[in-house]
Amino acid sequence: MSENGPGSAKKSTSQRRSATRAVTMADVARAAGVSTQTVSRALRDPRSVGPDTLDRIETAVRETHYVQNFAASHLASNRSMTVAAIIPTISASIFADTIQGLTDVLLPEGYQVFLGHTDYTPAREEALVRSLAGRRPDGFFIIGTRHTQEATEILKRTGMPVVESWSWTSRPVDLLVGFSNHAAIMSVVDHLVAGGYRRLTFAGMVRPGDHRAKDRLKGFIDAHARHFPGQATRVVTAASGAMEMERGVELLHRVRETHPETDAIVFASDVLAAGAVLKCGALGIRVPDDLAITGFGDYDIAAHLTPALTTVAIASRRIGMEAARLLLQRMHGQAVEAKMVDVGFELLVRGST
Amino acid sequence: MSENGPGSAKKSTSQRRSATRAVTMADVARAAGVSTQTVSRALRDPRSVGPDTLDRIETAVRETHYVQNFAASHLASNRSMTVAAIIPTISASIFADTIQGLTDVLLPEGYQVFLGHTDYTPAREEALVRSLAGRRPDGFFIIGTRHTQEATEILKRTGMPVVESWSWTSRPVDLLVGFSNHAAIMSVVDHLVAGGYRRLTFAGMVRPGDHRAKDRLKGFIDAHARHFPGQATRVVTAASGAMEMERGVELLHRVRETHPETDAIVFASDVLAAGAVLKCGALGIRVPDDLAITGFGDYDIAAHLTPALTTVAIASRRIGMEAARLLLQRMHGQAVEAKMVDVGFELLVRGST
DNA sequence: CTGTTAGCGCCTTCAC
DNA sequence: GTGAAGGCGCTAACAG
Repeated sequence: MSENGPGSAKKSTSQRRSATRAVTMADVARAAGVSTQTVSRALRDPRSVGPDTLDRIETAVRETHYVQNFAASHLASNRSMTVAAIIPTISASIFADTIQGLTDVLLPEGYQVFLGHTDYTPAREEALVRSLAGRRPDGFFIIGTRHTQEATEILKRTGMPVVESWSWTSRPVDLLVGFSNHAAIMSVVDHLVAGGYRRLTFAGMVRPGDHRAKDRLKGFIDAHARHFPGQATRVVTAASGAMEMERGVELLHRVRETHPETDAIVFASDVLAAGAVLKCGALGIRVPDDLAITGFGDYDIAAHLTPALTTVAIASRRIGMEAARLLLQRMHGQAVEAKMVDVGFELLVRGST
Repeated sequence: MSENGPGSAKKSTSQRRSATRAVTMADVARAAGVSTQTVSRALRDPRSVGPDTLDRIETAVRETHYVQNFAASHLASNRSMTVAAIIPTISASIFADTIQGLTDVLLPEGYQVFLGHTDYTPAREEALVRSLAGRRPDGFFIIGTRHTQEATEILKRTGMPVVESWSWTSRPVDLLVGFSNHAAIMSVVDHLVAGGYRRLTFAGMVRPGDHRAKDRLKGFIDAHARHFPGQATRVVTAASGAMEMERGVELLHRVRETHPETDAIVFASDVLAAGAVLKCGALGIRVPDDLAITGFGDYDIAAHLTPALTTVAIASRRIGMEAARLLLQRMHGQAVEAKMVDVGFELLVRGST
């Protein structure tokens, strides 16, 4: 963006334009001896122009090193060929798989992805939605189904397809690809109770803006109340800090201090559970004999621990792919197969219970 | 501007425009009783207009639910306020931290990030570069320093700031934030040799397009040759498959079959090393007595294994943040502090060696 | 199959 | 501090 002109720096038409004025479609058209319209057509659909014309245009593009300006294209056609994606966090997160799935499907179709993260902060999510809406994406992908009123308002008003995900609700903004975190944890509790465990404790990170975590906690509380009516619920949570194995170790210690009678810990994430299982190994606590442990997410590590971790598998990558498919259908003006897709979950019973 | 009445259902000028014609700056200007110019100024720098004017404009923005169109802004100003980021893969990768660092710095500055992944395929990288260049980002971030000639050509020609990363080279396209993978592995080998290990084997995934992995392998070979001149180098690699712990388990088995005399395995990634350490635990192989193991990356799990994993820590997140800072300096027209930033690495000696 | 015309919504320049 | 004019690069409509 340097304002000094490398080379001779033409004064150009009138506007500031940076140093070496960029090659435009008009340059290509001139070089090929056709109109810009024909170049435009050739670029979007090569078969829509004559073979020899196409040939001259392709040569001209190569010689001029022309790179199409999508901003102008966007403005003129009212289609940006972009999708905005908003996730809580990128680092070491299972959402990375979802984004991978999303881009795996969208990039080959010519769409590009704007990515932003909220750090589980509703205000930041709203700011992101507002900001990304200014890019006029053709579609919106977002983790979660709870947003600020203003964010929801913006999402609805734009009229573009919106996919919410990783949760379940009967009233999505538009489209939904998710599953019930509540039901998933209930299935874990059912499994533990069926296995003879009676003194269960929930342990997890429950950040204020993380409604998935809240749903899991609520799933535990509800299942516990059903199996052990009247009995107090054991819950240990952390509200801050990074989602790391160290948190799992800390939670393990807190459970053993606060609820020493615990015979099974239901962790809200495999990361935490893995930290706990590894720590148990180091401390000589026998899993599952002394203490059963369950996780959530079926991360890579779950199957490799000793004992292997009982957990709930979520089709993280598939969520992204399904979301992309729904968006594509809408963006192509087709009717969507279903407005709501439940990818479900799968309880994987392994050695830790 | 549009000459049609904004209130009544417009037959619109002529262009297709979707159903509910979007609110434009002209609508806001009309509502506030000022020119679009003033609205434009107020939006970019609130202090550049009178206090009462600002007030009327802000009210008008709120009432009309105006959302600025950045595509138009981009076209008129020749600044897109976007940065393009290209990484090999998003899933379960350490690059996620880098992207997090990048966006952590860029989003608050008003920049938005386009993300694409290449799956370690040069051709896909080139296609992505070409495609993203069409968005006219104000900056480019890319993992790696080796690209196809055409990709390099495009990156250079655009004239925008480009940060390459996660490797080291004396001749970057533009800017560089990285470290020497070669030197990092050499330090691992030096450490092992100093610890008395004599029969080292390298094990890793070395995909055709992954030059970081190749640098690590070369680092091993060079260090090995220095310490054990004339002696054959032991190397076991996998060229395909996902980077998962299971690969580490497989590599462990192959090392034990192919080079049973091995007393230390140098893994190219903590993911692989973790799989191997966990498997050793299950098989009763004592680490480090029977077999020493090292990793790369200092992933969360490294410190939690038993024994804890000796590895090389890379400031993954910091790479993203430094890159963002350099890009910002360039995009703001300032001189960069340094064109090349070596974030280094740190050998973390733990129980596995 | 190809060209002409008229903007898309905003910002830069230059007046006042 | 504010406004008027014109154009950024491309594409939707319509011819022909």
